[in-house]
Amino acid sequence: MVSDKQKNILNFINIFVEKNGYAPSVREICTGVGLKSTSTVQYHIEKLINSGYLQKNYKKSRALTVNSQKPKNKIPILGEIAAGSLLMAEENVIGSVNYPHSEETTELFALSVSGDSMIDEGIHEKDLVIIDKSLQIKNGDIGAFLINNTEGTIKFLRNIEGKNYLVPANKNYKKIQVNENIQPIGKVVSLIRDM
Amino acid sequence: MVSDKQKNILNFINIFVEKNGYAPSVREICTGVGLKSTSTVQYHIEKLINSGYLQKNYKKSRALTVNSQKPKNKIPILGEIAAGSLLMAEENVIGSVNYPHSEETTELFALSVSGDSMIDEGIHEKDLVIIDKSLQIKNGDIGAFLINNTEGTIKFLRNIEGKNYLVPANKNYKKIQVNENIQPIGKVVSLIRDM
DNA sequence: GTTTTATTCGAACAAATGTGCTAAAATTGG
DNA sequence: CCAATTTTAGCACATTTGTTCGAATAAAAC
Repeated sequence: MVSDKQKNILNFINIFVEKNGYAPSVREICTGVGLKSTSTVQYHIEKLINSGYLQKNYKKSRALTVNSQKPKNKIPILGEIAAGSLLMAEENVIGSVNYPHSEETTELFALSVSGDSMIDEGIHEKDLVIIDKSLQIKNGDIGAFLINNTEGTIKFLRNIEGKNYLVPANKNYKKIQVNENIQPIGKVVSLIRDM
Repeated sequence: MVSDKQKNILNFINIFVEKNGYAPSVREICTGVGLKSTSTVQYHIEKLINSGYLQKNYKKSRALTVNSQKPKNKIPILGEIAAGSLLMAEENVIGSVNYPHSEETTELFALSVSGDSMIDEGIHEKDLVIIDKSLQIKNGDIGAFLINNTEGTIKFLRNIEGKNYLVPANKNYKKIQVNENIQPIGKVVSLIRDM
């Protein structure tokens, strides 16, 4: 869809913006990528815009903006146990945390840990766990689960003799067999603790 | 140093950039802040530059850049136990991690945890701890210490009967009395674990 | 080989934009 | 009130910059 020259130009713009804080002019792109005509650059820019890589503002100088593939780091923090369900509804979002991730995985959110059922795994109350809703929880993983559509919890998922259990990391708690009242939310991929 | 109008202009530029992805022209600032002369804006811009709030590129359009007060999130990760000392020398930096912090505290760095001496506190091997060198380690805090100028370690600092000890969170290890071979690096302020 | 498409160039134009200058108005300090 | 300083305005000018048009060249398709 986009030729090498166009990728070249896009790359040049990206580097230029990174370095200077503002976009290059058409003529700066010219010399930057080794073209002699402004209209040639114009031609490629239009292609890049049609392909969705760039945006432009008619007749305004240096008004190019790159549709960033950059990771957006802000992900929402949901209430520790959102009533009803852990939907990412506005009213359940209690904050946001910076966490690096690529754009493909927009299925991340953070959950504040309540209780000490995972204490032996070093997951404490008030810790923030990052959950990827797009990742399936496999045997041995730590995952976030929703019980009875009301209670959110973090547990190991373990397959014992063909049956799935939510297994806490705390001897004072018992494992729970997975049933229809337990639905997986996503895999816990990271943990953040502020002290 | 800067007048209200100048703050007004700076603010307008910030919002404009945030919204459009590129800086406003002098005339756009004019109408944006309610001034009728470009030279007036020019006048204020120069003030802002002299005060260090802005940067400009001579004769280039929309080439204003705001000297961002925004937090920079990248902080260096040092090797788990950097030989010699935990100086933030280039050669010791093995990566970087995104971590939100304000610009005042540039004394942050991350350290990969080795060993299990803090396992009972839920600090595991391979965890990343964020250390603030500007924060003094007080009694009861978890801090990073440098032993014999060679070994870095994470421990509780506890004052017992008037003497300071590095106290591990693991029964298999003994506490160490603080002596001249132990120097504090900084307070552990956060923990990040990727799974 | 011929046609089609993609790419490049050159030049000229109009608009956008930064700049410089002078002077008036507003504000401040005494 | 007067002087000094700050702020604002208006206008003209030179450059920068985006845009347009036509044509030449290169590459790809047939």
